[in-house]
Amino acid sequence: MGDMYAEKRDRKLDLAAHAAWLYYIAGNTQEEIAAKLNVSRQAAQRLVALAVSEKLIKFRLDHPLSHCIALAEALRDQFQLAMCEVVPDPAVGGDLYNGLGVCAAAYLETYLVAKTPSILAFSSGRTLRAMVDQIPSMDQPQHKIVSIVGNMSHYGLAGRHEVVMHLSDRVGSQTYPVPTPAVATSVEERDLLQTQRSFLAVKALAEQAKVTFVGISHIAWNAPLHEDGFIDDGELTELIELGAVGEIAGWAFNAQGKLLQAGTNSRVAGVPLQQPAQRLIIGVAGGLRKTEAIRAALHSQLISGLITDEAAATAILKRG
Amino acid sequence: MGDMYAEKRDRKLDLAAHAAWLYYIAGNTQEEIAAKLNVSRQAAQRLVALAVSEKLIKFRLDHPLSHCIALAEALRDQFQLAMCEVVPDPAVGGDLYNGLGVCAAAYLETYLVAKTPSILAFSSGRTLRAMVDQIPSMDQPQHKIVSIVGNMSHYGLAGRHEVVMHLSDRVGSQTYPVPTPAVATSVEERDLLQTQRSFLAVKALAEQAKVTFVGISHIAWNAPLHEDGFIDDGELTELIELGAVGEIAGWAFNAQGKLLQAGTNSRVAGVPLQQPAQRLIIGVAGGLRKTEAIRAALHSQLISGLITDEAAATAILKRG
DNA sequence: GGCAGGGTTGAGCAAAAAATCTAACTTTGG
DNA sequence: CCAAAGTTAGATTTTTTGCTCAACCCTGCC
Repeated sequence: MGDMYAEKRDRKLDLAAHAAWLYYIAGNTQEEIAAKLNVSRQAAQRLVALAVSEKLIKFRLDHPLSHCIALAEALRDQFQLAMCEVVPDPAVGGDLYNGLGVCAAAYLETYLVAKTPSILAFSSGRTLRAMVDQIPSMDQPQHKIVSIVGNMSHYGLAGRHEVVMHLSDRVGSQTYPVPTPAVATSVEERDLLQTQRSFLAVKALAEQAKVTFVGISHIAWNAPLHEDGFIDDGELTELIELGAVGEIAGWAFNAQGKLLQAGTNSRVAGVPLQQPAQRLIIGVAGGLRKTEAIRAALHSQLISGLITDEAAATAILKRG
Repeated sequence: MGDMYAEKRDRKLDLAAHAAWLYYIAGNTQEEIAAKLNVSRQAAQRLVALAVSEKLIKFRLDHPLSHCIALAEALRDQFQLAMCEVVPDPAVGGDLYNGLGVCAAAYLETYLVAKTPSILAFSSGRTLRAMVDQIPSMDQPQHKIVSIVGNMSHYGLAGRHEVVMHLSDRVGSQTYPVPTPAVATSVEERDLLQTQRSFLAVKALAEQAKVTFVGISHIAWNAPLHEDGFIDDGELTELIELGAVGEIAGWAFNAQGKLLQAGTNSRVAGVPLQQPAQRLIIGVAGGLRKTEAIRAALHSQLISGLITDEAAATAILKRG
């Protein structure tokens, strides 16, 4: 008689399957199901719930982005992000920056099109530049666009991947650039720059920004910070020796995501980063090379949002 | 610029896919989805609905009975049945009557276990007998069990597949058999039998029955009606010539399901069938041989419920 | 046979989702 | 360039769903 129970349970599962069929496939309401299977309404409810919990009914998302969505949600959960988007890997030979740029631009646009004035802050870099390049012309003078990072190299050149001026060209908002080197030559110079009235104004604005978009770079001999001349060979060597794996807006951090207290960090001329991030700071970065840097930034909550690509997302999740 | 629209639509579908993922796979509420995708709550609702209507999200029922459930619902829709159940094909060498019997018994039991007195009516036959054999003993004297068909052959023998007495043995209800031949030898005899007080009582009860279970047989040289001696060779020949394809409770009908006005039908000694059925009349029958008969009965609404097997259900639906 | 405990059931209620209605916007034809 | 029609987004109402709680029933145990 032991299988009396098993049989009863099977009967119930059959009924649950039927209820789930009617609910999800035939689109009946629970009341209709109750009538058809003649049980009470809440019995029908329980049957549907049972079918779901017993995995009798399976949901399958049939969409090219389904994998990316799953990755994004996994990242969001794991690192308690306010937002996360994962773009698909580019077609072979395709441009990664393009995909990230389109996605980040779509997100940025939701802020730009709003009629209520917002303060939007940005660091610089190739990825953010790709984002700005995707923004169509529009007339939104009500916003304030703020840079959180100096954009001149040691040699006084404007950085190649300037962001805020290009963005303001397109949207016509007021712009607050930081006309200083990213990294000052000395602590004294940095202190001097940071007492300038214009810098203080920018800093105050940046600290009220509704959203801040930042690039995330890795630190190595092919690091953008070095390639673009913001730091020299010696400074880079020092950062590497201090254990830096990544950098956001010029601020270097180690594998744990902890901001270094030495090296160029004592001379960065931009708006300081808060750790953990107190407001919406969206990191935009992708590519396997940056995996370590992104992971570190996520772990230590330097960023509270992330737009990345499938490859990096997969790699980040693989080792948590 | 023609693909502006396509692109916009794609963006929306991506978002819909994301919303559907969050809703069905991650189990978020629409409000949570709205927050995560930052759209309004009802926009999230629309996105989920869009994903469903665009078939981005697929539901798959992973259960042995899923095919049967789909068949049952298709039959129910097509013939406006009050209920329909389809049992799986038996394993090779398995017994069809057993599967049908178990399923029909489970359904009948829901009536038997009720505490409020019901009138339940039955025809006879091998399939219904298999059903009754599955009913466990119980004590439910409040019900009335009524036969709608005479159960003696021409020769005075009790039919082999007697139903109501066996059922009443098990459930202890009051029983109202029809102690006459299924088919009288003449119209006069039929008329005489039908004026008996006992028959009139049975008829009155049967017409109030909460549910009536009937078998459905085919008409051919291996027809049960003939094999069991209820009609003789000549009568069978006549029925076949009149176009009979099936029979319910002794009443023969043609391929359109129309009850014949001639042949043995003028001498059937049971309770008349109403066409279309005015109350819940559940046909219990399966097997490919009976396909034609079941289809006819469904078409002309001789029955308002059906319990059948996968093979017959598939065959019936194939030609509507 | 009675009683304790686990598990089910159904009613009512709160939350969620769908439908309906309204306003704004976009596109198209004049 | 304007106006009208159609479309879309948001507010409100209605329906549906999920959940809690008390009652119940069945089972197993004494």
